[in-house]
Amino acid sequence: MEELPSAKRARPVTINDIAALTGVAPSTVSRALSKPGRVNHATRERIEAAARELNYVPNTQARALSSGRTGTIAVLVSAITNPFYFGIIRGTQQQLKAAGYAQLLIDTEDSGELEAAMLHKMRRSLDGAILAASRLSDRALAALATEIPLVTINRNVRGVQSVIIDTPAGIGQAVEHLVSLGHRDLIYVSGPQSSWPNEARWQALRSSAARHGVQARRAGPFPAERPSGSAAADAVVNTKATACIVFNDLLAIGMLTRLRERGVRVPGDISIVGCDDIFGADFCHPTLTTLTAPIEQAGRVSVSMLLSLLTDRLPDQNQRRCVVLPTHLTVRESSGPIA
Amino acid sequence: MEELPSAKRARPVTINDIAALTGVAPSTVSRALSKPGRVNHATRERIEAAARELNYVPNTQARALSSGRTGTIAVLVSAITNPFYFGIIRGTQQQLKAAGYAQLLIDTEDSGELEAAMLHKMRRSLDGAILAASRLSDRALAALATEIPLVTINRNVRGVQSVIIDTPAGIGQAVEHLVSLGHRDLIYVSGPQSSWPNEARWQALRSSAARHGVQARRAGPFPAERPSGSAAADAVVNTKATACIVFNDLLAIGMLTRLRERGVRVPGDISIVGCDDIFGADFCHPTLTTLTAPIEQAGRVSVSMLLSLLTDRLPDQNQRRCVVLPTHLTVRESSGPIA
DNA sequence: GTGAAAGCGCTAACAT
DNA sequence: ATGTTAGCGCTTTCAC
Repeated sequence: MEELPSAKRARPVTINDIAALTGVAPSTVSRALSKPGRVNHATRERIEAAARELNYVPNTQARALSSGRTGTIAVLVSAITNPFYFGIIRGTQQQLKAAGYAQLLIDTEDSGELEAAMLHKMRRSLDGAILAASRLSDRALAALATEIPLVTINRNVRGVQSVIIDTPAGIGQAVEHLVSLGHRDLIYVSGPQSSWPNEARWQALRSSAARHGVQARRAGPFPAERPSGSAAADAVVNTKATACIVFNDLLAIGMLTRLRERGVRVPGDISIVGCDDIFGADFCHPTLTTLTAPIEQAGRVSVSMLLSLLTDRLPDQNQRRCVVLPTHLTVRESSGPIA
Repeated sequence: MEELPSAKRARPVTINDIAALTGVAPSTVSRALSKPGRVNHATRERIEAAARELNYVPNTQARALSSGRTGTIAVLVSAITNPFYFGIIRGTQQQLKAAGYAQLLIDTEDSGELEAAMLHKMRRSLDGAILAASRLSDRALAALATEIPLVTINRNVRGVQSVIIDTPAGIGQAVEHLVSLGHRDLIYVSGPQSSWPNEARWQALRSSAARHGVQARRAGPFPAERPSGSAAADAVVNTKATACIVFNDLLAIGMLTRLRERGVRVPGDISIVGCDDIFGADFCHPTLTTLTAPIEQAGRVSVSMLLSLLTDRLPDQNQRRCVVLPTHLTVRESSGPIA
């Protein structure tokens, strides 16, 4: 057909070519290349030499078809533009590459249906998946986990391995910080209701406030996006409260912008504390006091868990692991003493 | 509908199951599902109904093995943590999903070798690739383009389709802006030398400055990362210049932080103009005057080009397309009149 | 329009 | 330790 004179685009090299060249059976080549040790050292050397000489590149599709293992892991995030996921993506990418896996990035657009559909559709071409912000119900998640190896981040469901960033514990630190600055009325600026951490953070704030004998109220819910910060800011101003803890930094940064527009001073009039410590929290204006989360580490750990799940093939479903990662308060300019 | 408890992890449904159920040959099922129109309307309906009933999910590996098409496209970025790529990733993701492709995200860690190695290794499991920041030589790129369909972003090489964000043209606007504010000595804060746009931006600045009869000098090169902003800021201060244009916003934001630490006023003492208008440019302090680039659009366009390349199978290598996307200056707080 | 048959490249039992 | 033999699930000639 397209036999170019230079013989470009030639038929790709296969293990059969290597077998022919070295005089062994294709299966031996396969073994030598994929499970060294189960083959004579000398022949293995020859095979590897031949492979190098022919510039052999294994066909992952064929390998996947017969072995069932695809060598790719999906990472699902709810909105790729949320800088929170940078850290996750970076962490998973690192570990996956080190382990020889490819990373398939999927944006679920904050939709549980899309999430489930994608996972179901791709389940045969994945070795596993990491759900960085699942919007699925507990039931749906547990069901999916039987179809495909799963690790969730910030989502605690029976029967599903998970990495939890313990922001709720950090909330305690934040409350203490604010109370010691004289604040007696704390607002929680709520994120999406479908978000599991959102609820956990609010509960943590409430019980922590109760312990300190201060008032805790709630505003929202708001989408966890910067533009929603305007509405959130206005809502908080209406409450007359002097301090708030915001679902995440993205929303908090949006609030900062709006408050500045309105001439509300931060922290003079209102103190603001965010969650996560994302890219931007340290250079926005004023810089943001926030709960620093080990995001990248969460990504790395989630991959480790998933990989060990793949190799160990633990038959016991109940042998579920849940790793909890601590957070800590990073005080910057957006929080201060009550006026 | 849902699988029975006993029938967990059952053998996945294949076209053979559908064939058996509908009483046609597997090949007919294959045709009906992948190229409708080449099959009788009635039988096709039956097949589709059966597929739905059995909850059939095609095996992409097997499909890829026999057809050669994998349905996945790689997007290579030089550093996943650079917010510039958010837009790219988002843009490509959108279009790819719409076209039914999966997106494989690869971080090349700013290394040309890694980039080439990855592409070579995965070339059989990809239908094509988008290089958002290639560090490869022109020769290497042209060579790779014969192995696998390629579209580059911000990289102009013969024989390779590309999307160019015309920041150099925008540089002209930035220079006019600065000159009209009274600046007569402009510094270009250089990014990585291996970056193609870096050179293009410097040349644009130089010729534009010449046209206006003002001085143009160069500082750096610096890695395009926020921490490098400190060194860059110090270097610029040393030049005694009153204004600079910075390779990208990430570096510019880093400079802002350092200048603030040092008590250098922006724009009072130095005006700063960035490039790209990334996440953060509008809420850093002071907010950053920058060349706004249609990043997400670049991602979308690159996918369109790649897909048409795949379908059209243009036999003429010379029929290369290069789409140029305009940029514009967005004036914010970091640039002002000379003191 | 549909069926039969031959692989795609590799791995995984079984033999030896 | 190595060779033999079947497939994995699908697409794709080539007949009919």
